[in-house]
Amino acid sequence: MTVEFLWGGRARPTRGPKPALTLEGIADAGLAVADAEGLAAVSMQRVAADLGYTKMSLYRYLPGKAELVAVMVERAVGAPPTLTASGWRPALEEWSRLLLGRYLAHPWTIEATVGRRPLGPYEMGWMECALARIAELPLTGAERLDTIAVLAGHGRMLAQQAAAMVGEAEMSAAIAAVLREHGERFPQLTAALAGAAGGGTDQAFEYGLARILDGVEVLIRSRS
Amino acid sequence: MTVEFLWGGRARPTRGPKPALTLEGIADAGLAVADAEGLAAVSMQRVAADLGYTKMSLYRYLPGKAELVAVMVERAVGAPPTLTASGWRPALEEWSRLLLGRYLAHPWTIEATVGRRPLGPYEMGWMECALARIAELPLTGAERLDTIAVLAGHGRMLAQQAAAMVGEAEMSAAIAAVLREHGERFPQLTAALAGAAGGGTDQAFEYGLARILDGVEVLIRSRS
DNA sequence: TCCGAACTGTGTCCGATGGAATCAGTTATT
DNA sequence: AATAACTGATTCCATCGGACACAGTTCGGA
Repeated sequence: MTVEFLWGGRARPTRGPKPALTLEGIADAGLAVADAEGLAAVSMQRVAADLGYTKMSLYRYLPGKAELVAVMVERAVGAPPTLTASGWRPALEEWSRLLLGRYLAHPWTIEATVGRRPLGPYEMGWMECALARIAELPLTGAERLDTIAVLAGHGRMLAQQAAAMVGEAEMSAAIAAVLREHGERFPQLTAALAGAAGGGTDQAFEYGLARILDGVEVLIRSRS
Repeated sequence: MTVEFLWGGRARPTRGPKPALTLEGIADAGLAVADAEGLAAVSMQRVAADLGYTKMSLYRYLPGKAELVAVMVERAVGAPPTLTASGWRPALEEWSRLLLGRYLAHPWTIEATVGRRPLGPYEMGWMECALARIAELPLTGAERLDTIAVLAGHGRMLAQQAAAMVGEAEMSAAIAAVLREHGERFPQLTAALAGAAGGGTDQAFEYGLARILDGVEVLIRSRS
């Protein structure tokens, strides 16, 4: 399946004609399509056509479309970073912001990673590098995992939110249009939106990040 | 588009034959298919066949598949609850747990709600009922919105996680299988998983919920 | 009372999708 | 040189969402 494909080393066979394509080249072509026109525009035909080959040629390098998307995701999230901040909290903040940056650079990764799927080496590497910075905290293994899961989920949610509305203005516009007609049914929502003068995605992200890490800090202090 | 369809009242015409189907019946048929076999199994043909009609009949009630899914989502999340807990924190906890319950009851709603899409009346009702319980807190409108967004995102993430791995055991098994071969590359992950004796989805959810609300509490206390 | 307008569900057709099977041509090993 | 392995292309298929025209049904206005 996909998991062996992501993790297993693909041995280059020696006989036969030289392959004209590479797995990385195919994935990059698909990645370019997804970046430019969204994940829905990524089809075997489209990717092959962009490379100047026929659709079925790709199946010499990939078992199916699921594997193509999996490799695209791996290349989109990219190699895990080296965190420069010192201290667990600045490190987690840096990690979260970098992860959000990757999501924002390739918004389609979010819809490509819903549902059950195997994790690739890069994705595990991201987890690893975050866990390394909180290993010494007085938290259990499950708590450490859950902490970075909450942070990753927060980043995902904001990236999705940012991708869904081109700059919060559209969101306000769409919601405001509905509220203009049915506003009386949602007084609290109307009031909250009226007081929210378009802070933007960054502000929403930083707010949630600060709340989560404040909560972690409360837990840590209660144990020391 | 979809937004008028979700919000606009559909006037029942008086002339012509009596409609044999209803929008709600169609949506419920699709919902049953999605619950049983996943969102991918929901096609116009499939839903129509389950109802004993042909595919094109559905287009008399729905402009397209996007609207079908939107109505399915609305019926899946259901009417917003009446929160019984008193105090802003217990109320938000109750709200989050109820939302998680809806997600877990219909896991496909998560993949059905990625990307840009209009919110339905029920979804806005959920936001409204949570906002009503934190209206009196010393938070700005944007902060109130961001707070429930973080909570909703946390619930979404955990529901997705729970759906992707049938009970955390599969997750541990899948990851453990990979780690058995490449474990030396991920020492922190290995250690954290070894110490995580399968707490389960509930425990992970409660952990994140407590951290987020602790963080909100810190902010509130700093302002009073 | 009748006739036309509005509405119903159905059948046919289309382009695009992911993928299986097959085929002719190319290349390294024996 | 011969063989086995591999390449990319061609053809074919089921399924998808949806456009369109069609025959049958029902109500409102004359």
